[in-house]
Parts: sequence; structure tokens; C-alpha cells
Amino acid sequence: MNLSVAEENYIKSIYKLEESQESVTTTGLAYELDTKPASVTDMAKKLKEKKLIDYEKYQGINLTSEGKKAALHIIRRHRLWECFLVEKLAFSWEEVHELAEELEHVRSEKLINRLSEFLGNPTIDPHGDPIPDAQGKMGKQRTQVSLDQARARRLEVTAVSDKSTALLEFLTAKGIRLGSQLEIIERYEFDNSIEIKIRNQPAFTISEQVSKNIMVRPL
Amino acid sequence: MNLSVAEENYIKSIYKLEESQESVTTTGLAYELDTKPASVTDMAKKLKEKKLIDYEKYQGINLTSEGKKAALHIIRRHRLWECFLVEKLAFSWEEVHELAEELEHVRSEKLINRLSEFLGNPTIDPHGDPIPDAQGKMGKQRTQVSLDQARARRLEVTAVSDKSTALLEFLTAKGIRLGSQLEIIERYEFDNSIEIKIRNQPAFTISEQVSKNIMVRPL
DNA sequence: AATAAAATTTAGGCAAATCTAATAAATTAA
DNA sequence: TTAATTTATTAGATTTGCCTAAATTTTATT
Repeated sequence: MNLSVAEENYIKSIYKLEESQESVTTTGLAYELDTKPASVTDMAKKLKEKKLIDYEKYQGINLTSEGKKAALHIIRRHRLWECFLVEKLAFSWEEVHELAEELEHVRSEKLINRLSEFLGNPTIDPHGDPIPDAQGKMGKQRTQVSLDQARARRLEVTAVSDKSTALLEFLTAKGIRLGSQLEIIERYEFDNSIEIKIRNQPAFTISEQVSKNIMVRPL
Repeated sequence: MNLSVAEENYIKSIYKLEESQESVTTTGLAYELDTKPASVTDMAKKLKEKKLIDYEKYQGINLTSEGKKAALHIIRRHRLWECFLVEKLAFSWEEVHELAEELEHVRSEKLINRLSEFLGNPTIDPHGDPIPDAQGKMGKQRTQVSLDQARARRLEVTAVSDKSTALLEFLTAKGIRLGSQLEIIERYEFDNSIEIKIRNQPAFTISEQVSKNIMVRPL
């Protein structure tokens, strides 16, 4: 199956939305891809034709198993390039997403498998997300919840959902990275902000918007 | 200046043709890009508009100094990726050209400069071609001639002009690579074929078509 | 110099991916 | 359960990059 860059981006976004939400809507996908609903409808017809999605007028969009397989291959490429950029070229985690968005569209099984090998077949990327293997199989996500819903008091950061430079720069500035050990000091019901503390540094407060995007596991 | 992939490929091909020939014609460029003359005319108008080429109807095409600068940046990306593929991912020299054709279109100064550094700032690529530096400056090509025109008897292979898999596989099969030391045994005027010998291996004959594409320097 | 041949350009079209504006369906609210 | 609102789709254009066929210009030949 030969996909255009545009088609690959649609498949990837549909996968991403399916992962978090229940249903993928025309408007939601348009928002995710920074395009217009009319464009999404057009592309939906094409992807249905290629049997990558199930789609009926007004009924929303779902990846077929073939679509899912395609998505996992794209995600594999994306995450392996992110690893390369961070580990070999010393980029920081907030810089790699945009670059990987471009590199992921170079379609060569051999290239990507060699790259994986070169990197020691990593299983998680710089944002804590699992990397599908050559067959598209993804290691179980470690049981993790977002920080705003965590029940334990002492937690370890396992991943970050939002890959925007803005969030990642903020986290870096606050000293939060993968593996950071946090202690919840206080939860403020008014705006759902949380006061947290890392090691023996002074405590600070983060908004709900931020805590929703930090994935953690109890320590 | 933001160039599309198509525009970058045109610029690169024009540069390549200017390097070898004297004038770049519509038909020649169409052949190089595996497209039609009419398409070249269309694109010529666009590139002229962008001040990357000098172009007047029926008068052929020439890169402006800005066009040349753009070409050197693309070539730098191409050749650095080739180095990466060969040195880090263990690809052979006949496999890397096609992959680099795709990777070269990822436009990030930072990425390419980090990559260069990671590779130890190489100055020649796996086919013996010089790599432009970050400013687009290229180290002088070592004085080299193609094998069919070489006057000395003992020669060293410094580069290969044609990057086709077909030629490179042939050379590999014959044991010819960068740095190989050749001895010319005989030249046959009839078809301009040449009998050569490497080290203490048996001599063999290569066609003019092949020898034209092997660059050498006298030993 | 006139004509034939080759090279180049123009005209008109097509496919991909997008857009805006208009329409239709589904959902929510009154 | 109508009406209002939101969501989704269609219709019709646009841009980029390419094409074929026809026309034009340049170059080569007699």
C-alpha cells in the first residue's frame, strides 16, 4: 500500500484520536490536522476506497485493521527518529517532534530496521511512548494515569501526552522529565491545580492543563 | 526561500548538468529529471520568478548565485545522509543514493549541522564526491580525470560519477571501490575498452561506458 | 537561402489536496 | 415535536506539478 504524505498524516491522526477518545469526528480530525472539515470528508472517501478506514456519511471514522497496521508503522518510524535525534544528535525532547514529523515519511523498511538496530532496538521514545516493533506490535504501556487523576502521593513520571514545544519547555524549566519522582503536596479544588515537589527542591504549583498531560505511575 | 521538493530536485539537477556540461537545455533537464520538456518550461518560469535561475525563452537555463547556493545546501544534505547510511547504518554505496534523495528534503539547518558533527564533519561522501560545508563552500575536488582519459599507468580510484545501482553493483562485483589501486594493462581502440588489473588479482576488461564514470588520480 | 528536423513553448487538461460557500443531516433545546 | 443549533457533506474553485498535442522558434541540411 503506497500512501501519500497527506494520507499518512490522516492515518496517524485518526489513530491518535481513536486512542484517546471513543469516536473520531470530521470536525475533531480537522482540528487535529489543522485543516477544514470539508477536506476531511474528501480524504475520508479516499481512505475508505483504500480500505484503511470504515466510513459512512455522518457516521464518523474508524481505522480498519489494515489502517491500524499502517498507523503503527508510521508511529514506529516517528518514534525511532525521535530517539535518534535525542540520543545521537543531542536534541532536546521539545525539539524532536517536528523534525520526526518529516523524517517519518521516508518509507523504507530496511532503513527503519537498521536505524532501530543502530539505536539498540529501543522500546520507548523520548516522551515515554512505546515504539511498535517491525511487525507493528507495541509493548504494553506500563499502567499509567495522568497526574491529575493519580491517587498515590509519590509518583514517577512515565510519559508526556502533549508533545508541543510549549509544554515540553515548561516541564524542562520546572525540572520535570521522564523518570522524575514527584510528591503531591496539595490539590486545590477550585481550579484543580496541584502543588508538587521534586526531590529536595522547593514545591511549586502546576495547572490542571499541565497535570492532565503528565503520565505517572505510583512509586 | 522556501522550496518545494519538486523545486529542490530541479535546482539540484540543473547544478549537476551545469557542473559537467556547458549549457542546460530544456530537453536535457527533462531527461535528467525523467519528465517532459513541457514540464521543464513550466518550472523554469517559476524558478526564474523566484530568482533562482536565469532563463529566457529558447535560451537555456542557468543558476543564479542564489540558485547555486540553494543547490549546494541540498547537495550537502544529500551527501551527509549518504555518509550516515554507510558509516552508521552499514548500507552499501549502491543503496544509499535513493534513500538520500528522500532524506535530503528534510529542511533543517540545525539537523544537518548536528548530523555533520555526529559524523565527524566528513568532507567526501561514499562515492568520492566532496561535501559542501555549512556555508556552501566545497573543498577543491582533488585533481581527477575519468579513467578513459587518464594518462598514467598506475591510478587510484577517487570517485564515481554515475550513482546508479547498476554501475555501483558492477564495480563492487569487480572489486573496484574508492581508493582501489588500478593498473592499466591495455587499451583497445576498437571500442575504447580498457584492460585493468587490481593488486595481484587477474586482469579484466571494462567498457568505455564504465571507464568514463570512474574518476582517478595518478599514483 | 529555403527547407527539413529538432528543440522549445503554449494551450488546454488532469489529479491531488486543499479551500469557501451553500446545503443537508443530526443533535439539542424549547 | 418542532425549531434552533451544530455538524457534516457537496459543489465549485484554486494551486502545484505534471501531461499531450499543437504551434512556434532555432538549428541543421541540402
